[in-house]
Amino acid sequence: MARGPAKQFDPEEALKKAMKLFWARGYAATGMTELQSAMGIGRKSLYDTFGNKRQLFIKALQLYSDTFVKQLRDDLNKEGSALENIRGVMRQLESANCRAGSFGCLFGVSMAQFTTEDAEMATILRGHMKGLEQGFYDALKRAQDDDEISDRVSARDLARLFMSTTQGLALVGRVVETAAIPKSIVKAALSVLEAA
Amino acid sequence: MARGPAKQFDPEEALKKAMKLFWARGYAATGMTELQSAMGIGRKSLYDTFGNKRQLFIKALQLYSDTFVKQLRDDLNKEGSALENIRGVMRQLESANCRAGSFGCLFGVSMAQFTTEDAEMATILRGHMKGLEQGFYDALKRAQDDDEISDRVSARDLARLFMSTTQGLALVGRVVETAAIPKSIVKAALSVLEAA
DNA sequence: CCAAACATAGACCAATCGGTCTAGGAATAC
DNA sequence: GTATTCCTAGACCGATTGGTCTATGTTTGG
Repeated sequence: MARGPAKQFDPEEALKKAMKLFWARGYAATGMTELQSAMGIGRKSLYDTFGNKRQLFIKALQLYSDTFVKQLRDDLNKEGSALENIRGVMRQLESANCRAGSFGCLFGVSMAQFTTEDAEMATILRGHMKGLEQGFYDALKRAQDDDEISDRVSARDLARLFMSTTQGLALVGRVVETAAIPKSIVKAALSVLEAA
Repeated sequence: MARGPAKQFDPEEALKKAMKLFWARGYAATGMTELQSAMGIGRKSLYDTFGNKRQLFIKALQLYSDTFVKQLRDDLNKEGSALENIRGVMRQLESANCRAGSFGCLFGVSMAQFTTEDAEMATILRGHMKGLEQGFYDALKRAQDDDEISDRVSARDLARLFMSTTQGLALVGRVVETAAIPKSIVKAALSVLEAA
């Protein structure tokens, strides 16, 4: 059996390029021709490697989710003060979302384009949200156990608020022109954790 | 000058139908043919009355923003306890966004599809956000003046958090399958207002 | 009553969509 | 060396896109 030459492109690199385009433009508004030239590969290679547009998009979502959630959880679970970790993550999110040309969160963008009717997509999106929520929950729980924050409000509720704020912030950041608004949002969200 | 017969359809009614379709599917994914049949009018009438797809969308956005922001501000500015008004609005938002088949907020959906690069669209979206923020701000300020809530956190910051939460909630609600998550989010957001 | 001005339905258009397929180059197995 | 297998480039496909235009009323002014 003769095996032909190896792929001339790095699939993961190409997927990353596709992800960025989807991120900026959304699913429906991104054309295959556009994707192809951004990825720098041939049409056939694209379909052979990634299936079709939808599957390509799903793979891009998964790549994004994996890297993003992993990063978030690592940051939140760093040793030291859990509360400080949460603060750090939110500040980082704030600055990421008020840079001009910020695209927000690919998942936010995606949630806006699919609904529960699309069962497969909804499952993926829910999984991501669950991942974010859990990341925040673990850190919040630890902060409560260490008496850094009050347990007046349940860690679960707080985790969901932070998850939602993540999405809201990303959305608002796509459109807003000043850094003041993301700053305010993060400041107010962090104030929930203050005081006992 | 002979004036022809009157329109056989109500433009505002047709616009409302278009709005709902955009809301559910997003801008790029909604086709003119689809819009036409949903609006129940002829192709020529559509273009004569609304210009083109983009203008139709902008008019739909404006209709949505006007009704939604007005409703919100009315609810928030009702006489009586400002704090209770805020609570009421958030609870209403919560139940609206955990109904199955919830489409979230048209503006959230729109923010996800356009960015600052599209200056005209960004201006419209910003205007809506500003409207929401101001509605919350007025109520929060009044609640602070009446000593219903602490002024430890500035009313401006809180207003922006609530505005963002509105968007996040709507987005999450599009995808989520249980009422528990929207409930948590609202509960945690309202907890910011508790205690002095 | 007739012509001008409005409306309607839907045929039609070029361009683009997502997706397929063919032609041919390059590396491997024998 | 030759056959086989993988790759890439890009021509090509029917369907659909946003948008226009024609044919045909229908109401109104003079």
